[in-house]
Amino acid sequence: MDSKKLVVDALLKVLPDEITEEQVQKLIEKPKTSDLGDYAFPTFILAKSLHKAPNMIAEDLVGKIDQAGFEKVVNTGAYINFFLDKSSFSNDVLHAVINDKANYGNQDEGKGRNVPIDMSSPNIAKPMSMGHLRSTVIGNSVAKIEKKLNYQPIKINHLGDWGTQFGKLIVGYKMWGSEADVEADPINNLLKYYVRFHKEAEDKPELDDEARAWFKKMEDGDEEALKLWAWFKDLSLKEFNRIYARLGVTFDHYTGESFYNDKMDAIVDTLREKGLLKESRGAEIVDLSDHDLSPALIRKTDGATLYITRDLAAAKYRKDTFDFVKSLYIVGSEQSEHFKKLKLVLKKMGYDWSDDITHIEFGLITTGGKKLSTRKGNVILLEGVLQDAVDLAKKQINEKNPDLKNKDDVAEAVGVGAVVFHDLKNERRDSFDFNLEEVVRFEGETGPYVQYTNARALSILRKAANLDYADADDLSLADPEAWDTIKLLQEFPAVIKRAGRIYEPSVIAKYALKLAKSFNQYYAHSKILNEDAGLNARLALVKSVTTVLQESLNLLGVKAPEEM
RNA sequence: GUCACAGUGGCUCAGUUGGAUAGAGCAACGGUCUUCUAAACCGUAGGUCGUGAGUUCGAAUCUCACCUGUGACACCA
Repeated sequence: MDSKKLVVDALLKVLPDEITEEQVQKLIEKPKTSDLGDYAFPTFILAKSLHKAPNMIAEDLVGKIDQAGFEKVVNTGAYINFFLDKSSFSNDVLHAVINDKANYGNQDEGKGRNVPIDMSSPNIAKPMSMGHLRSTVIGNSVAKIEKKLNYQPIKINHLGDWGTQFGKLIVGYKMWGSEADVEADPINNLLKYYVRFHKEAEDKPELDDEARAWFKKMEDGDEEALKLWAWFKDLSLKEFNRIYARLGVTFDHYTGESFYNDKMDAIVDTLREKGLLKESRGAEIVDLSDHDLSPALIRKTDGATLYITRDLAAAKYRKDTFDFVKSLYIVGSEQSEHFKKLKLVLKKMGYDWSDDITHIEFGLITTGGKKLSTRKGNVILLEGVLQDAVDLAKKQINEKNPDLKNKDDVAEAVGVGAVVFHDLKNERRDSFDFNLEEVVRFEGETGPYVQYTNARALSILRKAANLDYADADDLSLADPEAWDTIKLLQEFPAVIKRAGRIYEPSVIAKYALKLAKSFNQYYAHSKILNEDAGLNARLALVKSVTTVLQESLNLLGVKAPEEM
């Protein structure tokens, strides 16, 4: 079913010998619109060697090309345009999707090998903000894409459950908090202490010293400090899990930073043995000036560890435990230097697998052009956004489809889907300013648009439930109205590959929008349930579109309600 | 200051490996529900692709310089 090969072969027969198959492969392009054919070959590069104008060359070659197997081959100016045979092409594509179902587009690139994915990683005792949404949904989608390529993703929630921040929290709690307040509304009250701490520490720097001291106690195993810490953590996880459930995200491990607490000495020892550790200004560092980077701080002046120390331990642990082929980190791009350092230090330690680590970075969400900061108290709470979106979806359902069953479930799927899709539809590196109206929009290039397209298509299939189009031998569909949709269906496997190669869920989101739009155009102009010779093929097309739309949404972590 | 990333219609963004008149969505204006869900479809209007050079038959795409924005730059993560 390799239609491009058909074109390449036809060209090779008539092109001068010095042009290789590889060159032809590279030169062939897909025209922007179907009226210029399905493949095109530009003849400019032949002009010099043949001493002829490109459009003359194109005209010449068209005369020589064997047109068998094509609908037609023509030239437009300097281009040779190939039009595929719609009947056989559609027959092949539709059979492939109907047979493979949700497995359509699966690949075996990963051969079942392990790929740990460091994702979500919210900080204990802080509410989940829109910022955490990004790491969570990108990670979730990347994991699904990896799985489709037959890697074995291992989703790790690298909780921010260790560090000086807990010293601050303990200080704040002891000064202004009470057990009753925390139990009543854990995250919000803990957040209050944290924000107040930062405010007061501006005038009273001794508070920072106190906080550092408490964290040092945690590292030294102090009972009171650890008891408070465990309590904060437990309460936080309960709230996080409620949100993860709404997003449909699960994890294989919740090994946060604290998990590596007892693995830190080994890493520091190794660094020392390899002569990488140096003392500088009272702290222990790995010098990276040979790479124009500031040093990696391994131990603070007071002996406590830092972010990178824990990440070194985590990287090593993951290699030892999972024997990964690649190890992914879904973390904001503001930390790109951290990962550069992390990989470098591992490399200096002699670990070649440092090269298999990839930082999958994403852009910042800002509000009013400013970075979200828990410390300063300007956060956009994820749960609030989800609820706003779901409420709006419910309102729309009541207006547009008041008789719908299980309205609440559908509203949840549509509202949450809109938020998740919005986050994934643009390149992950792009930063965007938060705008509620835009995030919960249901029209145009949105998640609900894709969901709605799928729901309408399913509605047609319900009306044709008594027909066995799926078993029909002939699924050829020469209808030009359906052509773009059929070609898009055929592209799906290549889309998966590309999304996987560059770790970009947006590639799939964009594809889903394109497919939905193309199908909506077809739907608006053609009557599908007509009793004529093309009925089986049309129904197979509708069925294939629902299969691929649903799988696309699934890969993005968005639900596909059957009715809405 | 150094490094990284970005700059495409009023707004938000597409644009594999350079290719045919730069595409969508929102917002604006106009049209389409007695027929498979109008969260849809069709049309109109709107762009010197940050600026200036260079490479090329051909540049939004590659190179260089500059401008603007954002982020990172040792005891936070």
